Amino acid sequence: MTNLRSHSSSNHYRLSNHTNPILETIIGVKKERPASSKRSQINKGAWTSEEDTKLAEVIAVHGAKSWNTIASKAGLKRCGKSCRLRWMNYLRPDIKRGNISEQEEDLILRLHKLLGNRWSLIAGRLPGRTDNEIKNYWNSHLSKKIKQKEKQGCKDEKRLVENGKEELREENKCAAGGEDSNISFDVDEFFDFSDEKFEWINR
DNA sequence: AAAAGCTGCAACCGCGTACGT
DNA sequence: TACGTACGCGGTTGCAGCTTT
Repeated sequence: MTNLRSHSSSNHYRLSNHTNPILETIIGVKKERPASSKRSQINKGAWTSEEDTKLAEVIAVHGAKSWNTIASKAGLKRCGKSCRLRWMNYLRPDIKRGNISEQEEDLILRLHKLLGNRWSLIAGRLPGRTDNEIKNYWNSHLSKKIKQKEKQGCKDEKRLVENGKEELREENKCAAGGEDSNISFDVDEFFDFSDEKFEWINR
């Protein structure tokens, strides 16, 4: 795919401490970066703190809807789509960033087993978490964990077969299985689907 | 100390769906 | 009903920072 994003390294800023960027702007922690190329009508690439502030201000007044209108009202050379993404994944005040707890991780694993890559649905069950964050966390942490588990499971299985412990092997099959394995379980053991977010499942 | 390789994650794109006219 | 636009989602990319050699 042709990448249209800005490639300038100086154009990129990073936040490793996972704090609210608006707050960082206020307290002056956030690193600044030069504005994107003047050649382009629409800015792409990393957001500046200035852009963040403008966007937050406009959303505070007009609400988080009509993203193209918000983009133009804020005077940002960004498309509505980009503004929406920035708000949803980064600027929202109720957002929780980093430090995914064991309980959350466990919930993500269970939900993923149940729903697959339906990141927005999974995020819907984790207050303050975004689909993007969960997707990233899955791809960088959990998928590896699962692979390791699978590997370990295969080793265990081999050992058991070698030992001729067929009964144990059958029991462990499920535990060693991958995400695509046909695990049978009672959905109700996992979640309460009375929640309106899961209306479609109930249907 | 420097280079190479790896990791995490912000932000992009394309596509499907919802909504308005 | 048909069409255009906006929105939301999942997949993917690529850079900064970290780790290893």
